[in-house]
Amino acid sequence: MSEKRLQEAIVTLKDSGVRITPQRHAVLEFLLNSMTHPTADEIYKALEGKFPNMSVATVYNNLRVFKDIGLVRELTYGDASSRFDCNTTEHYHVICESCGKIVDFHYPSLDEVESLAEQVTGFDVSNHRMEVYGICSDCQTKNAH
Amino acid sequence: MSEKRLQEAIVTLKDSGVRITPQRHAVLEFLLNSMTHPTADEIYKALEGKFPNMSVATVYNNLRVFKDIGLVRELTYGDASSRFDCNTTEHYHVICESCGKIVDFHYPSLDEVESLAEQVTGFDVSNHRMEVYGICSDCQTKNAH
DNA sequence: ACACTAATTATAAAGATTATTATGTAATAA
DNA sequence: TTATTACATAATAATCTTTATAATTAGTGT
Repeated sequence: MSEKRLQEAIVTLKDSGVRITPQRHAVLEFLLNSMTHPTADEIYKALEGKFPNMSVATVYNNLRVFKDIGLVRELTYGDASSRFDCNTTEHYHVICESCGKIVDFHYPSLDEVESLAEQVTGFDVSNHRMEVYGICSDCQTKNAH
Repeated sequence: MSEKRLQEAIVTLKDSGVRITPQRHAVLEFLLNSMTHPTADEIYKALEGKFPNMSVATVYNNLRVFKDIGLVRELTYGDASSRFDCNTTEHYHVICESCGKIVDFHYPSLDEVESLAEQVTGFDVSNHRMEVYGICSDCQTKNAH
């Protein structure tokens, strides 16, 4: 299933004049197959075996390329490193304050918030982001002890 | 008007057993008087004249103290440093993607989002955050040239 | 004023990300 | 096919924000 998305992503890249290198392909594939939202370092570590010579900078470079083209989104949170999300359909995130897990959840887009903000502030609004914070069920049971 | 808030904040600090040092007082006062949401470095630079010997660590230490007590909130955004907000009443932020300016705006709290997320994901939800992104009116006129 | 404890300073260290530079590789044109 | 050009990579250094450490200084209650 994600095979199809991979092919589509590669077409998108090629149309943008981006070369498909082995490393680039691997980073993209890993991102598309991962249901979690990995950090750059997690991607780096995961591909270390297949590409022992790969540099961290390469991961960052490729993530930037994907981001510029719109294939992935960068999620930035407080004290930790950025996470990368290849699910470009509209959705929000629920984040566990205990273990850092990120779970997708769907909710009708908050368009009215955007238009209100536009009226009140005079901004030309382009998008918004929202996250819900809490404790995931795993950590709830763990903490019960 | 912010004089009153400053006094209240100092009382809150004392009640928590926190000493009021000159540096601490200055950081707090600067935060309460600033309508922008300064970064730790901006606070540091602003107080450099008055406290030539002050260390950056002191700013961070004090911000952490204020945060732990609930006097300020830490706002963390993408590629830049954290910003600190002493307005603890419920409100959201509109952020300029061009100059980084942050403007407060009020909107009824999205409680239903929280409860839906709770049902769908099994999380024990505690709070949420939302920001709207766009171009502020200043930058709109600038870019018109 | 004294003693106790916390706060400050200065510095080092950590961690994430970006910049640099030289080398390598893929695409294109002659 | 070869030369040329532009883009990618790797390795490393540098930067930037934030935290940790250790020694010194300074508030606060008695």
